Amino acid sequence: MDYQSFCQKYQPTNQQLYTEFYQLFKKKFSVKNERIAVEKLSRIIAATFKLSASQSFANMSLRQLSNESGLSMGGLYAYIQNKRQLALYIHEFLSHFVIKTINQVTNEKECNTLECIIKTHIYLSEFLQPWFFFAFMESKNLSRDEKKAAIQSDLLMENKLIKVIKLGQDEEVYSTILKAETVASLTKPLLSEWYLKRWKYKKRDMSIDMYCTAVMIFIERGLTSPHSLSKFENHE
Amino acid sequence: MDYQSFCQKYQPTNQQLYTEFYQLFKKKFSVKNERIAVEKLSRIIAATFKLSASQSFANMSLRQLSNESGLSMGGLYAYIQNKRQLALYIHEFLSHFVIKTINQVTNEKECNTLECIIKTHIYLSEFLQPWFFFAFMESKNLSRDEKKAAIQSDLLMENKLIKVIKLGQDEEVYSTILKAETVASLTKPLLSEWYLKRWKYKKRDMSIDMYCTAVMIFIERGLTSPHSLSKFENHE
DNA sequence: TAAAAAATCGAGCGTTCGCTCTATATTGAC
DNA sequence: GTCAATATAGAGCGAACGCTCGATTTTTTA
Repeated sequence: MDYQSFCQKYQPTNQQLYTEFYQLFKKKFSVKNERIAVEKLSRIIAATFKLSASQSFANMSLRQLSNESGLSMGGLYAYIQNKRQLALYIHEFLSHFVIKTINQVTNEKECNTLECIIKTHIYLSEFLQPWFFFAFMESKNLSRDEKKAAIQSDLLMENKLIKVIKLGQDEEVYSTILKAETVASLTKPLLSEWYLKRWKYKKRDMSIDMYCTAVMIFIERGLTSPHSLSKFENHE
Repeated sequence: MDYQSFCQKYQPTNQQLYTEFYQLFKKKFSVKNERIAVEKLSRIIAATFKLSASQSFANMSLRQLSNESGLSMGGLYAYIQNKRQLALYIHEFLSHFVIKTINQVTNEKECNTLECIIKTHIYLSEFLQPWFFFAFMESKNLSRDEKKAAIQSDLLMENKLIKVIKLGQDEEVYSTILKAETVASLTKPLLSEWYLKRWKYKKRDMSIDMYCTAVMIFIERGLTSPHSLSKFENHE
């Protein structure tokens, strides 16, 4: 699996993405025409990402959002009840979408390896980069319950990691020197790194598949040279 | 080196920390009495961390800050020219303090190993956790030039990592399958993880030195079991 | 193509913001 | 204890905020 083939299977068009978004929160919107709503939602969310990436969601005013999205203040409020709700929509949809995709991918039998789970996360965070970035940065402004809901996809990912690492440990392919939970916890920031510091790797001309390979090598065999591997043999 | 011995050498008291803070920005404060200033600055910064951790710096109002710190609005403005400046002080002082300490530590000869550099960062981020957390979360609100200044300590850390990894690679202790720059880039999020998700490890009763050990094992030898190490021998 | 329904507009509301400024309190030198 | 010098208080300023609502435009229906 590489990024291109993943996209063909799982990356929705903008149209598809915001149709799904619209369907999920249909009841809350006063706009009933799907075609119109999808178009406007797409512009609202895009503007939200642009503005809150350069400042932050809190610093973004609804007048800025109105300008950037091309909707009037009133138009905006046909889609959001209030500013806070807008952030909640983003958190909730991302969690929904990630869970859906992870389940789709891991239901395919050949895709229950560590590499596959990691790639799924990194690939998802590539074409949904602004979503992931936003969710990471703004999650601390959520209430207790909201955070719990938004973190669901994170927990699913962590559990999938733990499960597959434990499997490898049982089969003695993976070392048990670290608990599977610990390895999973240390793996996750390597996944976040890609969407948090993407400009850094763009500048270095490191492609997403090169990054995935690097992460896999790093996780699986670490820094130690084969020349000095013998010292580990004594550990058991 | 463990956390306790590190603290004895390098952790300042609150008094010392804010005296250094006061000295660094002396010119900017209208308050000339050091004793008074140190006491007030300590309260202002502590209140800033408390409020912007639960909301965000942007969402924190100066009236809240006034309440939390116990100073009046006027009192507050004897120490800060404006809200933005307060954030700049924090970024700038942290960078200053981290650079100073890293240089101190790595000037000791026995302390130029990968482990030592990593531990220095994690230990620093432990007793300065709110500072690191704040700097990470709020850095994107800085202007181009301000960001450049605030990121200096980060660059120093990264360069120290690269240098020591290259050394290990030259001595064939470390593998060259990944470029030193790549390994350093992947190491950094493991350091941030500690101050970004500290509650998580607190809850698991994972001490800071256990975390350091886990990171070192993870970086140096990865996940692969000694039982299956032979497959790497073919790589060269 | 006319009427009804749906969607959008943006000036304006009350509130809160960052910040100032004068009056008051506290401090230190003699 | 007195008097400058220093530090703090908090009401009040204009600006910007989130948000509303009646007027208007666009779309759908028949």
